[in-house]
Amino acid sequence: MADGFAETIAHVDMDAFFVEVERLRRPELRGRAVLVGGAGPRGVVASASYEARARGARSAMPMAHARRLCPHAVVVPPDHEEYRRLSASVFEVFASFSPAVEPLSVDEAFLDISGLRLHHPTPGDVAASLRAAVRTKTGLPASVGVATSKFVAKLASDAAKPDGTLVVAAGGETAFLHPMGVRSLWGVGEATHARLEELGVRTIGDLAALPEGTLVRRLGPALGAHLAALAMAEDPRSVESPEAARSISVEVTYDVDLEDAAAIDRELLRHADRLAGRLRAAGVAARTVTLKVRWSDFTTITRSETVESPVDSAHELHALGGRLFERAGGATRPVRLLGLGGSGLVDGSAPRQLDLAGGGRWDDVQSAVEQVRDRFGSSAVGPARLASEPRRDREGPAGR
DNA sequence: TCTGGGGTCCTAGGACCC
DNA sequence: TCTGGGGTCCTAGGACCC
Repeated sequence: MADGFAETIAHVDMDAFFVEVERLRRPELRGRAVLVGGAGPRGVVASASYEARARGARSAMPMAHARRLCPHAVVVPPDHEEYRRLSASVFEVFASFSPAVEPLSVDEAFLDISGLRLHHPTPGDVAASLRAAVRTKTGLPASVGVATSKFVAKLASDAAKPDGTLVVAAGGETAFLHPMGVRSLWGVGEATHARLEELGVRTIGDLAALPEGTLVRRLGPALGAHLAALAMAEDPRSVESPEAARSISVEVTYDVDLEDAAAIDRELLRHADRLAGRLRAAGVAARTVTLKVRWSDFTTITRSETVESPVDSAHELHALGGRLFERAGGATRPVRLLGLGGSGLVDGSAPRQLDLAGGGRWDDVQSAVEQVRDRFGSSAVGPARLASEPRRDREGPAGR
């Protein structure tokens, strides 16, 4: 092709992002095994350095297990605010390369690089420039995969890690995919992997050889058809700009299970207060409120309620949360986790019905609270009942 | 080894309406 | 009369991703 290249989708993935951000401000962590994650008794690994991965540590692994594998690792509590700050810099670099950037998380994105055909001789050249620009601006390493479709580009960046580039040439997709294990496909987790194994499917090539009907019967219409297409390297999805969030939620796992009703209610109030703040910050209100409870035996349930008039105040969210908790059985068993979320999000500035039971002016109270927080910080004002009570979740200087 | 927190999407059943 | 089909909304649970 005289005027450029056919591989027009890049997937950029930061290498061990949280760990590398910590190394920017703590250079002594370079070359060492580092585990970023919760340091409490129920913490898990959010990001492991490659030195730690070499000893078997992985993200999502219980921290206690990872520490046993790497006794000399430095454990660092996560600082999400700092990660968001660096993420913004990284995305500024992406935006300087392409107008079409689709974020997947704080540390990865798809870029449509078709417009760069005229300025770069090869997709590999684009990828190299991208990685160099990210490194120059932020000091952070990234890996880049380039291909004709999104999911091949994503698998390519994975294969390129760490700090590398991989271009899968047009026409070479199935040769690249078919030897790989099915588990590397997007949408194949533990449960689907087990089902596929029962069908004798181990590699993506095995999957491609299976009739689509078999997959649909076994995995359902959506997943079955999706995986059948991916196995043949068919993925027509284009790079899209991000849509508005569909749900917003907060949840906390307690170091020690909550047992008494008063403590649980206080935590529900804290959740309601945080959730209200985030809904307001996003300029939305929720039609559906969902309570999540994980009991001490790890069984997890949800109870939800859809209301006529969308809610975004701590007062209303707390009242709903309390009702839902009663519906879940109340304080009869120790509680390991409490979560509260809003979905069915609508424009928060849209006119809403007043709560005639007397809560109608809570909107005004909430607005005043937020103004104070804007000026004096988030801990400046809050529900009185939270002021003097001890916090039940983890404390620490580097907490979120 | 005893399992975080923030999300997305899918499935399935029941209510309700035409 | 004991029997419909489809669409939409709600609820609950689960798989999956980073």
